[in-house]
Amino acid sequence: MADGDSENRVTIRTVAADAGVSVAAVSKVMRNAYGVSEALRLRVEASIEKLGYRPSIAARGMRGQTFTLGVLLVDIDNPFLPSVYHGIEEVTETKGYKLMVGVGKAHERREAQLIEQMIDNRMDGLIMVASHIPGPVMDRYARQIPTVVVGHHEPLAESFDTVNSDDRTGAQMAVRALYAKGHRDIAMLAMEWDPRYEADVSPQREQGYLAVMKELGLADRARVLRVLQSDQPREDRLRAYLTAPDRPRAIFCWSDLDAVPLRNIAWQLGIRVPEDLALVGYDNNPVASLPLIDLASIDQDGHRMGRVAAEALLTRIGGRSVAEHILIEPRLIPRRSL
Amino acid sequence: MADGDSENRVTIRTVAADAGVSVAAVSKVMRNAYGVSEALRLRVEASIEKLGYRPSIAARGMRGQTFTLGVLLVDIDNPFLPSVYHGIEEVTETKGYKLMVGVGKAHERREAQLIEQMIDNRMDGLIMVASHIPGPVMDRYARQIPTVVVGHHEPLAESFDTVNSDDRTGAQMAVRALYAKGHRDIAMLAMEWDPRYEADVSPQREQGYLAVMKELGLADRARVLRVLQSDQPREDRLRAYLTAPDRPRAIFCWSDLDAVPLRNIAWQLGIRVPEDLALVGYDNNPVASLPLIDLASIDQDGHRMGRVAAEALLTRIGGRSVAEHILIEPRLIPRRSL
DNA sequence: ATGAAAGCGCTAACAC
DNA sequence: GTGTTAGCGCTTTCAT
Repeated sequence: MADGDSENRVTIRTVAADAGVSVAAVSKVMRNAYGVSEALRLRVEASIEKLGYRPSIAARGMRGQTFTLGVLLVDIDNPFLPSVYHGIEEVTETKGYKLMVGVGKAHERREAQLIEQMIDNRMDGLIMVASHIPGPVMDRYARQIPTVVVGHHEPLAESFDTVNSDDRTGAQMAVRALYAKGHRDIAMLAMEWDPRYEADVSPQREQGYLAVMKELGLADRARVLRVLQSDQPREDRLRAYLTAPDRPRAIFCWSDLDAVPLRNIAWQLGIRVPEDLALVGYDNNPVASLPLIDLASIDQDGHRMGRVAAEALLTRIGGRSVAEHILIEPRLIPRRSL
Repeated sequence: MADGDSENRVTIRTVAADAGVSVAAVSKVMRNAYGVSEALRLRVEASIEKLGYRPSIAARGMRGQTFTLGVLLVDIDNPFLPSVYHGIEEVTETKGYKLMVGVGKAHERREAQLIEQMIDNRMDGLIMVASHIPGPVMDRYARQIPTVVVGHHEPLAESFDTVNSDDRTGAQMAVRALYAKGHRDIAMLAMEWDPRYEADVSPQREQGYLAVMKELGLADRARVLRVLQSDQPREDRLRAYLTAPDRPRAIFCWSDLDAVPLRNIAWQLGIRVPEDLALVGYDNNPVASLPLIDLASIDQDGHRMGRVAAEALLTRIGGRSVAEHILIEPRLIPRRSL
């Protein structure tokens, strides 16, 4: 073992001794609990300050709240996610909660471990961002810890809340924008489809795409190009789509995660955007807005999603038990690629 | 309070009862400790499986190890950091450690809170990535928890290890590459300088820049442009540098974080890269390698830094007490901007 | 208003 | 090889 703090750690007992009161009194002061006189409180606070005392979260977790919330991010590479994180932080911070992040690597089993870890760490609540965990499994966990899910459609869930971009509407906005520019052969680039993951955002956007194509009388021209989870990296497949003889002239892409590379590959191939290929992505991530990329995208306002999710979590921790399912209106950010 | 697990949580006692053994026996099985017969182990493992038992990390942290490590990231927006994280994860994962991430927002006080939080959560060790915390303060914390610092030069520290890109050499590579292309007026874009933060990477790269300019006999042509922490966003200042009458023809930029926007602003202004302005960044982040950006950069191999840092942390947790200060050789990734 | 004391779930001596 | 037990630092009744 490395040399630790074992020697002379300041505990609640140290403080109690120093202030000449009981440990219970110190505990009460810490938690602003009932039944402490002003004089006692002052004395205790002075000792805390003087000794630089900090309560052990671990010990606290064995009886009461830890004031720590877990944030589970599907992965750490997606440049859209920081905005969600910042939104969450903005509201939890003012309420005195700390945040702890876990990174799921878009892997179901891995995410489950992370959830368990957070439960085992006695966190007070959990926000799962773009999790891949299927509803029934989520439900089991959510019974153990107050949970809000972001970017995963589970409108009937009762044990947890959800916050989502209205992904179907977002898809419609994108397609209609391309339509307005005169396009009729509008393809969609989507993630591979697995019935287990229907609640994920890509299938939702795909359903929105198919619906609006039908509305526009283009049902028979709808065409979904797929990228697979296992395509690592994706470049080859994207390039294949763009070099095919019947390559599309307009693409709505499920995420900027793929739309940005697509736009770059098009450029490499000498395909002009938007003249030869119009492109609309989703997420409006920071890369999309770089002038050299200039990618039109559907903004789902991650910052707001984060804020709303955090607020929901706090009321749930506060005792609410009826689920809330919140949809946030997306908006189109028109840029040169459109 | 939300409905919790309070009812019928499976604890070590539940398992012990179910298996008909003592809690100590269960604990030993959990930790693969000495002195358990094969028969007993099997019986206990069966009960654990059957009951779905998971040990409470909080409770465990009060006596032994938590097998959880903290990773403190300076911020969550820098696209270079995920590579470091993945490197860390790659080695800790195989050793059975879990990772927990804290986000510092590049704010010293905030980072200090996060460290305390991780100590209070009884994590077994800490990796701080690009922290802004000054050496003496770090030292105080490092005495309480095994610590490795990445991207922060503190070669004399004894209480913690450091892993860094050889930032001076990296700067030299960048400048020499520009020199080889015929440039003589080579400016550097650096972070504002504060003596408290001399250990951060930007000042180190700046010193490397000044040193090599001198070596090349260009000392009097050295010129450092500065961006401030408070420039939020940075665009205005960068634009000002590029529109000034004496704007530089070659820039070595302390990080792709600023080099990418710089390259974009240049394009907006009609300044051709590299013909009118040659550019070399640092970090080789994923955006730099996009074909439309095509930014030359110094690769500091974040993945390797992460791996090395994690390995150092594990040996330190294992008992090593003499500090290691590891420098990783950077390399130039030549791209079109050069 | 204050304090004594009983846990929370676990680990690690130590006894058997 | 196995079990008993004393804490770890805190919260929370319940007396006083």
